[in-house]
Amino acid sequence: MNMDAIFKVLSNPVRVQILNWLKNPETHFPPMLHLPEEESGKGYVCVGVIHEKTGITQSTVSHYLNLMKQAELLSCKRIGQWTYYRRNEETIKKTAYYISNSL
Amino acid sequence: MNMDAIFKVLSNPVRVQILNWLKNPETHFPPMLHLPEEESGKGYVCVGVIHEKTGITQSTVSHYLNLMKQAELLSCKRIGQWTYYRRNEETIKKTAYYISNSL
DNA sequence: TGACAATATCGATATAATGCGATATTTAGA
DNA sequence: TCTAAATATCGCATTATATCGATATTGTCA
Repeated sequence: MNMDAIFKVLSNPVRVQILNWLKNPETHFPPMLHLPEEESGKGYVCVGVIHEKTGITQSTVSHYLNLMKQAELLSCKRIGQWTYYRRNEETIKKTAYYISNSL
Repeated sequence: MNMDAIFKVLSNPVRVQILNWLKNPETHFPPMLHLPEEESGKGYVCVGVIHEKTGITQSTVSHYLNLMKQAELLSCKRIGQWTYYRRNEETIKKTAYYISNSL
């Protein structure tokens, strides 16, 4: 766990917002029509719809998602021409735990 | 609670370290000889000893402590020519709570 | 294979954070 | 009131982050 990287991610409000939206993808994003059956319901959302919702450029969103992935706050899966990201609850839980106990 | 400011503070390892040291001041710092009786045991540590322990310059330490105070992760009290800082457990608790519940 | 859609990467520039040395401020005490 | 100690602030150079537009890459399908 790279706490530094995690806190850097969290020090930007748009990134925190994305993390929040991904908590309830169904309520914040349209259905992922191209996602195969066996991956649905796992919280995966493709880059494009995140991009549209944020209002910032595609390149910046892509960069953000990559930062969040490197901090292991998100994981991703490429399927066809889409890259789907979802929350990594494990890391989020551990971060809260770290603050509660080790800070 | 300005979460942005809090996470910015936490994204620097020296500042996190300071926060940690202040968790157990007795084990990490010498006794505060000039601190009046009624303030002892409250976790107050003066800037000078924090400065010595970090190994970075006095001006940088002072700046860091101020950032941490503005984020309400620390509070401080000036007594005589010394400024004593201590943890603000309330904010730290709320930060953990925020991550657990709102992130 | 050629065109297109989705995403990632590159290069550039503006803004912010890091961390220093020098100086100012505040307070205590002779 | 002069001096010294503790801390805060200022100005600066360096490095990191934010964010964009342009381009490259990857994958789909006619």
